[in-house]
Amino acid sequence: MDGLQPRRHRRRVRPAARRPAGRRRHRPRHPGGGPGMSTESSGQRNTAAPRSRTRPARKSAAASAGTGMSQVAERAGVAMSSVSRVLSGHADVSEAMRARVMAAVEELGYQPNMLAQMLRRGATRTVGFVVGDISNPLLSQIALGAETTLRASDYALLLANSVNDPRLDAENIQLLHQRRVDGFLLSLSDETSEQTAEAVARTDTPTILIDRDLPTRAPTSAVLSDHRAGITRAVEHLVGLGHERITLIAGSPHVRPTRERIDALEEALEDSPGVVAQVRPGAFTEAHGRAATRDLLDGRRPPTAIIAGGNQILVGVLAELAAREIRIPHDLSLVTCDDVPLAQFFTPALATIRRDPYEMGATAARLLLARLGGAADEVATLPTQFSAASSCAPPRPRQ
Amino acid sequence: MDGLQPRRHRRRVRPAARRPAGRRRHRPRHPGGGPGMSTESSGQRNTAAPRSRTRPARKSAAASAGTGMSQVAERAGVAMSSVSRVLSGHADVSEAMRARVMAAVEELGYQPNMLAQMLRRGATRTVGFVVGDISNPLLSQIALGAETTLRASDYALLLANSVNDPRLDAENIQLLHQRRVDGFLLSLSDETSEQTAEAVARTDTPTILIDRDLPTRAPTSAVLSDHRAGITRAVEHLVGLGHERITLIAGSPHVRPTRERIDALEEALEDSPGVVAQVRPGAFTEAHGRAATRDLLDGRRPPTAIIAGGNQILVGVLAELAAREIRIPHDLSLVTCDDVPLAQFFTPALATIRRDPYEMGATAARLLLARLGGAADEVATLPTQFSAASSCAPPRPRQ
DNA sequence: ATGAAAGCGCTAACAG
DNA sequence: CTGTTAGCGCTTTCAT
Repeated sequence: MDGLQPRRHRRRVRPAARRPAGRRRHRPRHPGGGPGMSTESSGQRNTAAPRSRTRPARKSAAASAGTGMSQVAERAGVAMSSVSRVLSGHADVSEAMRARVMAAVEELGYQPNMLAQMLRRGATRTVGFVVGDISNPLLSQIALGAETTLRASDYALLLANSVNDPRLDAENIQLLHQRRVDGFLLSLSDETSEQTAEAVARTDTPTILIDRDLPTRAPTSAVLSDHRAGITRAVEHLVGLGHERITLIAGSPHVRPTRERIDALEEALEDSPGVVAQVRPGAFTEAHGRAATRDLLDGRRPPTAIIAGGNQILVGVLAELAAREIRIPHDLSLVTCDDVPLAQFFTPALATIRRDPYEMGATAARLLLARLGGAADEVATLPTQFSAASSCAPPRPRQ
Repeated sequence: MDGLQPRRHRRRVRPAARRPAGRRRHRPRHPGGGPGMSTESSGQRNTAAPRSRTRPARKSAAASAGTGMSQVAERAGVAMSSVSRVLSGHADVSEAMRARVMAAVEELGYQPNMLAQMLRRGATRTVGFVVGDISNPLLSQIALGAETTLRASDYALLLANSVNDPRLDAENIQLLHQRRVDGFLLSLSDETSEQTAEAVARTDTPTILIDRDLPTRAPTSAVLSDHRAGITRAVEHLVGLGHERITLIAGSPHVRPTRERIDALEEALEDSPGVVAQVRPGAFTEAHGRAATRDLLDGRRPPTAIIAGGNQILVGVLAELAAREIRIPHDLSLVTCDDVPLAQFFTPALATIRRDPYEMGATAARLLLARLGGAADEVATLPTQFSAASSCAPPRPRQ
C-alpha cells in the first residue's frame, strides 16, 4: 500500500456480546418463552416489604424509574405538592424550598412521569401527524419543519402513515384522538372521504390541514400552497414559447393541489384561444405518470408540453419518454411540480414549480401552536415559484 | 375553447368560513387573549351540580370526550371492572355481560382514554424514533417501514429529529424516556457521544440501533447493513476496469456506515498492490461532498474513481463535477451509495450500492416487537447490492 | 408560602 | 363470573 492513506484508521471492533449476525429476519420464537418471560433484572432493594397490595406490572428498578415524586418529597422533608410547585415553576415558592427540593431531585435523579402529568393536566403536549406517505420527500420535509417547530414549544410528534388509504386516514385520526393528542396536522390522502370528515368533526381537537380543503362542517386551520400562481406562471411561459397543447398529468383529484392545478391551468388558458388544455388526473404514482404519458403520446393529438403534477408522476413520465427516446425539449417540453433532490443535475435542466415544504410544515406547526394558545382558526397561503429552464422550448412546427 | 377538454371540471369552492388567506405567517398575537382564553363551547348539561371539587381544565364536551368508563358501567348497570374486562377482551365474561356492556358503549359512543390505560398498565404502546434527519429519503423510508410494522401491532411512533446534533440525540432519548415510550428505534447522529451512550444506558427500555454500533455497555438489538459487501463489489468492479486511485468521499466518521465503508475499501485493496485508496470522511452533506471533490481534483494526484458515501454527498460531488465540466465516465468514474428517487434517469446511469431502507425499518420494528415480547437482543444484518452502470468505465491512460 | 386531600380514568388483585 | 377496592404518579384546590 502506497500513497495517501486515510487519516483515520479504525480497528474493526465486533461488539462483544453479539451473535455473529447472519441475516435472520424471522427469528424463530423461543419455545418456552412467551410474553412475561422478560429478563426482569431485579433491582437492589427488592427485599423490603411490598408497598401495597396492588402492584401492577412492576417495572424493573432502573436508574430513574421507580423514583416518584413522593420519594423526592420525603427526601426533602416537604409535601408532594411543594415538590410539584417547584418543579412546575410556580410563583409562590420560597428560595429555601426550591433549594431543598432541587437538591433532593438531584440526589435521586428524579424525572417526572409525563404520563401522570398528562392524565392529570388533561393535556399531552403531543401532536398527531397523519400523512399519506412519509417516505415522499415533500412530506418528510414538511414533517421536519413541523417537528422542529413543535419541539421548540415542547410538543412531540406522533406520526401516523395512511399509505394513501382514506380509510386509514380516518382510522389514524381516531387512534390518535384516543391517545389524546392536543392537536392534529393532517395531510390527508383523500379529502372527500365521508369517514375522514366525520372523524375530524367528532374530534374537537384543534386541527391544521396541510394543503387540503375539507367541508366547512369541521372548522380547521390550514396551510395552503398557491398552486394557481405556479401553474399560471408555467402556462404563461409555455404559451409564450408557442405551445398550443398543454397537458397536466395530475395526481389524485381528491386533494386540493390537484384541483387547484387543474383549475389554474384551465383558467390560464381562457385568455388564449387556440391553446388547448388537457388534464389527466389519477394518482400520485409512477404508474399513473407512465400510463398517462403513454396514452397521450399514442393519442391522435399528443401534447407539445407536459406538466408533471408531482415527483412520483415525474418518474413515470420520464420513464415513458426515455423508453420512446423522446428528447426534451426538442420533441416535448416538460415542467414538473415539487422539487426532488437530484433534479438540478438533469440535462436538460427541469423547469419546476417549487414551494418550500419545510416552511409549510413549520407554518402548520405555528398555526397549531397559535390555536392551542387560544387563537382562532386561520388559513395561511404560501407562495409557489416557477423557474423556467431548458426543458421548455418552442414546440416543433406542426407536422 | 376547442378540442379535448378535461373530463372533470370543478367549481372553485372557496370554503365559506375562511378568511381570504393572504399569506400571513406571523400572525400578531391577540392582545387580550393569552392561554386559557379558549373558546370553551359549553356542553349541554352544564347546569347540573359539579361532579367534584377538583375539576382541572375541563375539556369541552365533545361527542366522545367526557364519557368515561363509569358512565358506561352505570348505563349498563354493572361494575366498572366488568366494563374494563369486556373491553380488554378478558376471558371470564358472560355473553350477557358482554352484550350489555357493548350496547352501552355503543349508545354512549364511548372511547377509552388511552392515557389512563397507559398510566395504569405501565405501558404506552409507543415507540420513540430518534433520527438525525427525517427529511433524508433513506431515513424517511426506514420510518415508513418501521411505522407500518409497528402499527400492525398497535404501537404508535413518536418521532424526534436530532438535526444531526449529538446533543439532541441524547436529549431526545431522555425526553422520549420521560414520555415513557416502551422502546426505542435509534438512528443516531453520532454513536461516539458520551452523553448519548449514557442516555441509552440510563434507560432500561428496549432499544434497537439502526445501522449503528454502541459501546456494549448498553445492550441493544440492531439492524445493520452489510456495507462491506457493497463496497467490496464496487471496488472489485473498479479495479477490474483498471482503476488505480479510488477515493471514498464519506460522511461522518462517527457512524457505522462510514466506518464500515472505509474499512471495506482498505481491505478490498489489500490484495491489489498498486491500487491506492483515498478516504475523505467528513459529514453527510452536500457541502462536504463538494469541498472534498474540489480538493481531490485540485490535488497532485486526483482519483480516477470516486465513491460518494451518501445521497447528499453525491449532490455535492455532482455539483463540483458539473462546475468543472468533468465528464462521467470519460474523465472520472462514479459510484454512489444509497439510491435516490431520480437517479435512474441519470445519463450516464449511476453505479449504485443499494439497500432496502423500508425493510431496514420493518426489521428494526420486528426486532423491537420481539424484545418487547420477551425475546433477547439480537442483531440482524441486511444485504447490500452493487449495480454496475455506465458511470464506471476504464480510466483514461495516465497522463 | 406550605400541606392535606381529592381525584384524572382506568386496571387488577382479591373476595365473593 | 362479577363487584369492591386500592392505587398508577401527578396537580390543584382549599385551608391554613
